[in-house]
Amino acid sequence: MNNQPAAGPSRIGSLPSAVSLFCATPPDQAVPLDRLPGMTGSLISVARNQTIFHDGKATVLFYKIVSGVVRACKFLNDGRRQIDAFHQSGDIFGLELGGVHRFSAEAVSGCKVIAYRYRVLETLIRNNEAIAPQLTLHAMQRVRQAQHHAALLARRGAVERVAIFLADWAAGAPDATSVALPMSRQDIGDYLGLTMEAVSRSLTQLETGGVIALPNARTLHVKNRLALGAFEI
Amino acid sequence: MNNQPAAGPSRIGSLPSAVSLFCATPPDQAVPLDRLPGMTGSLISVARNQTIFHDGKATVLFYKIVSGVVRACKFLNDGRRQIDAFHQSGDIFGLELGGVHRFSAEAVSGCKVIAYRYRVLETLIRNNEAIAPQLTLHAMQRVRQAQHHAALLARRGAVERVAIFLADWAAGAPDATSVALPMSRQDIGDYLGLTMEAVSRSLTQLETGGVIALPNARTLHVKNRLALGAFEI
DNA sequence: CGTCTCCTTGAATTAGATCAATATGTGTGG
DNA sequence: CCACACATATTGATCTAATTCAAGGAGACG
Repeated sequence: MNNQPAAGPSRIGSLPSAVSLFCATPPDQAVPLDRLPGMTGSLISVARNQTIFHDGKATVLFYKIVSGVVRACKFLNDGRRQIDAFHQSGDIFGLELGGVHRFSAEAVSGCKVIAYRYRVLETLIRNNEAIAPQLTLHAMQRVRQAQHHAALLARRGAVERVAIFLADWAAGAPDATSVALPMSRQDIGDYLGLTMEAVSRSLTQLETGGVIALPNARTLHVKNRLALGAFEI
Repeated sequence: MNNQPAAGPSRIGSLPSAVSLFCATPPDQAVPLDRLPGMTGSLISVARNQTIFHDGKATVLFYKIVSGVVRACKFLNDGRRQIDAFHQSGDIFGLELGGVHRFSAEAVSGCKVIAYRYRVLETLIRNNEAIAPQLTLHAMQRVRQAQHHAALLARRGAVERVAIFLADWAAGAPDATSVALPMSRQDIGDYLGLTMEAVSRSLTQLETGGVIALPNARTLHVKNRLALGAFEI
């Protein structure tokens, strides 16, 4: 989905410019960061629950997911864990401002990721490649996602939160009716600001209501897309 | 604070590039968007509670605050209001992806804002001015703010939320000990995902605990900065 | 088959919401 | 300047939803 070839010459100057960022139709035809000349990275396999980088560490590498799911999380001083986002195939993560990571990145499932050096990106920018518009696009998309997350957490009931999470997750899956849930109930809870018990109860409630089915704990069937989406923001 | 002159020639090509975005020290020396040649806007006065633009409307103008406070908010179908951010002097707001505003902007207090046309920005980008790095910076800063907001809302008690909000707000004020609170308790509640009663009770609790003083409802004195900051993320 | 991890369900507790009353403050007109 | 009305804030009492604590169930894997 993220891999459509950039129609046209690989010459950067002729890319769709950042102008289109602010127009009605977002530029899906933007060349992904890793398709730019000079932008090469190394493929890395990451085992389930392995940490890719730690909160607070200097930003040397950023990543693009080839397969698997990664959680961006933060540990509060009292031990609570806060999950900021689940990243999927095609997503870039670890690209942050100010030289220091503000989240830990951990593999939810076994993952393959490509690691890129910040220095290469900096060189590209310095050489005036038209990469900045794509960085802006990337950042603005993350703004939207973070705002969505904040809106999800404010003044919504447990069932509502879980329903919105499931709808969002299903929307990002290839087969929207049968969806894998690679993350644990605890993960979902830490993302939604709920205990895993509350997540479990909400799932049961949605299942009882005929909105979803859970053939097993990690597989979701969306039975009533409309009812699920009704919770949406 | 946002108005230090760009040391050096006004020629754009010699600006600190986006490279520095990803370095340890964020580029405070970046030229503000409105200092770029060709980037002129019109000064507008906005009365208290007046709407500057509505959620869902096409993006024609974006704004920079000269004075006053603006809230970015959203109304849910059930009437609940969600405040995404309070913007202050120097902040840019209304610059969004995809041609449509995703929040309403309303004046919390009487405001003066400068309105800029999206079209001017697009022209600047098309003419290859080095504006893209600044857009990226702007967007990445908003990412951080939105992530902070989400973290604030997840699994934190009412007092904790209010304390973090106050600490954040005081940090952005010129005199950090005596701070004006231009927004209502309801505004704070809609930002923190709490009822205004819960906000009021939390404030009382913080005052009783000697952490803050409230000489009147809209004035905050930070008595114990450390205790207030202890709630911080 | 047993063990381990993850998930679900139950019962008790608590924090915040809701409903309701009172208080503070601000501006207006007498 | 005072009295009144209106908006905003605080406080109180009850109720509800989610947490916490605790037990039992379902798979995965050696």
